[in-house]
Amino acid sequence: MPQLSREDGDDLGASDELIAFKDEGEQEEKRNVSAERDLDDVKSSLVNESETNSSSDSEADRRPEPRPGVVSRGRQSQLSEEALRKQQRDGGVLQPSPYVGYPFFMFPDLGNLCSPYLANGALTAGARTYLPFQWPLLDVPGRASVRDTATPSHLSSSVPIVQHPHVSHLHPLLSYSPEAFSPPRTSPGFSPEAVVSAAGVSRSPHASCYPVSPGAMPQIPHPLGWLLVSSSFSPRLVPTPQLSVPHPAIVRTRVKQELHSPVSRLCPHRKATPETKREGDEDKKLHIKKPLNAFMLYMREERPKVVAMCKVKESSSINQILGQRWHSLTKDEQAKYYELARQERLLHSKLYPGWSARDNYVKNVTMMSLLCVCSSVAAAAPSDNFPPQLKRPRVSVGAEDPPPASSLDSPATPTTSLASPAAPAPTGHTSPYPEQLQPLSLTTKPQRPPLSLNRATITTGPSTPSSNTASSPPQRPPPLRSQPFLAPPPTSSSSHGALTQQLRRTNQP
DNA sequence: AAACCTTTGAAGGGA
DNA sequence: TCCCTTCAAAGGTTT
Repeated sequence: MPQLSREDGDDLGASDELIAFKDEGEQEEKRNVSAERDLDDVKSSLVNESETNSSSDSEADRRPEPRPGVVSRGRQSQLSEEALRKQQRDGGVLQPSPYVGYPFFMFPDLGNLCSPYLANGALTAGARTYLPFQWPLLDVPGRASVRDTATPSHLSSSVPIVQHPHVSHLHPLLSYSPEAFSPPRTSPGFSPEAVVSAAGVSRSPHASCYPVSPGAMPQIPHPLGWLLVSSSFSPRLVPTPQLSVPHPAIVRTRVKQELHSPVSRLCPHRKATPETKREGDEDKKLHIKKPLNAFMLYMREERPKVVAMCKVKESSSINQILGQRWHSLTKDEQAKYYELARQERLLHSKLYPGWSARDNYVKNVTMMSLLCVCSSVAAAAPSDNFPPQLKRPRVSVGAEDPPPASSLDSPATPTTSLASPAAPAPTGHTSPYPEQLQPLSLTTKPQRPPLSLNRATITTGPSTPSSNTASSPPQRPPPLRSQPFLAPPPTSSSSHGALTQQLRRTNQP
């Protein structure tokens, strides 16, 4: 099995290197250009199809698809270099990002003062950010770093900052970091043309290294480029693709490695220099987190009090107490947090018009789709193509046994997700937003038994015995208005969504 | 080192 | 419409 034989067994699939990702100017062997474009075509088509399959219709509507269709893809390899560049300029890497510049939310009237939004809340074309995460990487004159131009010089600090009635609660929102999101207008010497000239090539060597809005994803090399550019993945090049498709277990392992690596094979041309490490840090900042809901805002405010009162630091225990206290709140008290959460969502939607909570794991969905494609091919391949130890793959990614390759054909049950790891927030900064954006990570959610011991040890009230069977999920009792610290019946995390929705219908605050 | 645990609410997708 | 899944925060615990 030549495709699985690696000199360094640890670097599985490493030989499927990404020559196509090299700068075109560095292409020394002319004879490879055509082949690489073919590979790009295959890769692009696969990415496109994957994106199409994994993206919702609403997302497709929301994010115009600038890529040429499948029909034109086959002709791309025949386009001249100039035509390719033009194509990329028109709808490629430089497609405006939906991420909006940070400073705008600081002003009292988003609609009148320097607002990048149209009346309907849409972002004006001129206010859209041209991949701000590219800036520190591009040698644009007058822009030494993101930090230098994060705050517009013409927007002095004397401009009044929003004074929210619950400033303390909205403090997280006021901490949207300018380091990660900078408006294009803040850079005097900046223009899209400058980016084009600075990038020099149709595909910026760095642009692909950063998470971008899904609308721009089709223009960047796919995170699974190391897989898709596999020299034999294209049936045009090798008539027996099943012989070179990595095993699903290998794919999963590689996906995890890629997502955890600050300098990963997503950008194979990048060396592990301090600069690229810095870029990796900036990469982590570009993960837009979900706005906090009412309970999260409540937890953030009440956690220190509970910790001080109960002398317990374990968050799982604290959260149980907070959950009970949450239900003990009056509707008016809860309404305060619901209103705060509503404003958080509103502000978040204005800051990131194109953002969707789905974006935080859509990359994983995409990869799972690709994994399914690979698994389909792998399943069709003779089992002898895999080494004995991989015939029944076991991956340390999750606690569950990975399903057989054939079962991976169904993309409806992805077992992994993109989640932000529970890294502690930097001291003194409580914002969940860009300044402490966590790196993307591939996590699994294996079902584990609840910590009944913890629940028993922390609850001060009588526990409600109930059976947690799959056939009859426990009914959450009505809010314990006058029974603080009364332990609710155990609920599994998988069913809490249904329970909360049921509660929402009956007990909407 | 990284995932897990634990809570509620919001959002999105599938049936 | 309903149900299910995921992710937000937090930090100790577990793997």
